Amino acid sequence: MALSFTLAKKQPGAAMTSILMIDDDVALTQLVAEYLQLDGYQFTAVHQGPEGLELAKSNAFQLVLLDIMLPGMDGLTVLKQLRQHSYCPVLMLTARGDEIDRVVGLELGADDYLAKPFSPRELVARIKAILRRVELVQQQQQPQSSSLQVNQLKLDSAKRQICVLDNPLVLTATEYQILELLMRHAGDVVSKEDLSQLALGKRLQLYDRSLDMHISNIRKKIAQYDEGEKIQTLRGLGYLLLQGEN
Amino acid sequence: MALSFTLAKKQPGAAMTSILMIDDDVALTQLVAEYLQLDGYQFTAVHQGPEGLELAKSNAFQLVLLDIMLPGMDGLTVLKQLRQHSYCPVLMLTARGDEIDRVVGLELGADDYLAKPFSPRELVARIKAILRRVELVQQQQQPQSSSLQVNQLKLDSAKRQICVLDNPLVLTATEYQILELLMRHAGDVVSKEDLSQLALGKRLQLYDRSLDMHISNIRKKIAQYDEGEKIQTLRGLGYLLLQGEN
DNA sequence: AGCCAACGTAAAGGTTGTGTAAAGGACTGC
DNA sequence: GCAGTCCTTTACACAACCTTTACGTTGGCT
Repeated sequence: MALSFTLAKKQPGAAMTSILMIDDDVALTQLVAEYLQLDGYQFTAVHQGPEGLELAKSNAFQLVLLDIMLPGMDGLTVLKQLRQHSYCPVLMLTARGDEIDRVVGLELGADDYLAKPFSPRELVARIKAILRRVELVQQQQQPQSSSLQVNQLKLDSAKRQICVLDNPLVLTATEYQILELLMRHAGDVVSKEDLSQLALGKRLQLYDRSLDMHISNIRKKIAQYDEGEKIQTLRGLGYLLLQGEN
Repeated sequence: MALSFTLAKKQPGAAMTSILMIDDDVALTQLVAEYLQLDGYQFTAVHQGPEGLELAKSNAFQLVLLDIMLPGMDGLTVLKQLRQHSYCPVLMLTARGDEIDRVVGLELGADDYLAKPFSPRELVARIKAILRRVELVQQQQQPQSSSLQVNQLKLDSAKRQICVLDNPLVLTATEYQILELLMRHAGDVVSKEDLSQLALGKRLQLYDRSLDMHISNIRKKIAQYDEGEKIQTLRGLGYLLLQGEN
């Protein structure tokens, strides 16, 4: 098979992103291999649970694609054991609409879930979403400038305090995290999915209005001091703190 | 400098497009073989469902023509099983006017549907339409330049924003997608069918004016800032954003 | 010219996502 | 236990959005 045709992607100086796939369907792994390599990913596939677990534990991969139906060792077992050692992101693959596996998988710490059959396009989109979020998290863990100003908002992360026109806001821990995220990405849209995972620590479910409530409460608190400073809503996309051009 | 990129549209020197036909009507497959080979396609025909399924799963073909009435294994079954493994485009062939099969087939993930008897000309047209769209999709999932300028329009896909003469447009998600597509193919006609499938996520139906409305609304929003920047209509073909030659 | 299909678009209709008050839980410290 | 704080869920209203309808216009065709 001719597939040693790797596009030179950008990734400025960074090591190539490596993805491990654990799936007994050899034909499928070959297909995925082609697509991901086209997209500039380093790709490895194994077809046995235990073997995959060992590789995944090595932390040599930035992402693991894990089939739930595996001969020998069940995918959920692999995930559970992997989580003893590593926080490497895992995207679960499973037979169509298997809601139970989905729930269990996410509880065990899978980062996302994709039902077979999937289109390569969708797979790539999910992978990118996960990697982007991981990058956001790592960014967060970096030592960040402890103070930051966006328009009338002033962040002092040492004091864990945000001021509006020099009036300190009384925020709960969650509200603070959300607003800090928005401030650190002022000018960019932050998706509700990302906000939920990073600030609330859980995936956004359908009909989950919790995040909306937090945003609503934050808005109210900000409006106490400044009517002009608004968190913008981008319907279907997320929220955005507009970066003024003063 | 005008970065007038036109990606390799045709197949100049590219690997030949392979088409697989699964149909028990031997005479018909021979007829189709002649036409498609004349048109420069690599053509293979098999007359049994299971055999065809195996070949299709190999992902060696860019398109599968699948008869619904098959001895041994029903065409819909073949499609369903194929979809467990592959997203290879499938054009269903079926007895005249069988609306039920058509609906089921499209739901199972067929890409198009053609009623027997068909003219070779129509078959080739459908095949080309599917292949062209697949190419568009693949292009879409390639890493794309995040910023792009067409005449007075400036695209910033990181911010998901399009500006006219530096005035940011307030676009809905759908409008943004349509305009981005047009911009990325500036100078080329983009068919309504393609726009509908890629931006609206559904096939264009007869009397469906939804896309027209989106175009109309986009035009209005652009015209707020620049009367000269126009989306051209090519009656019966699609829409086009003219690439200026500055 | 006259026909007809394709297109433009205003307005109406239907759907979906969001804003927010209020109630319900979960947790903590006393 | 109980009050207090915080997060989440529920419920309803509303706004934004997408689609459909309806009618007018255009452009290719005979």
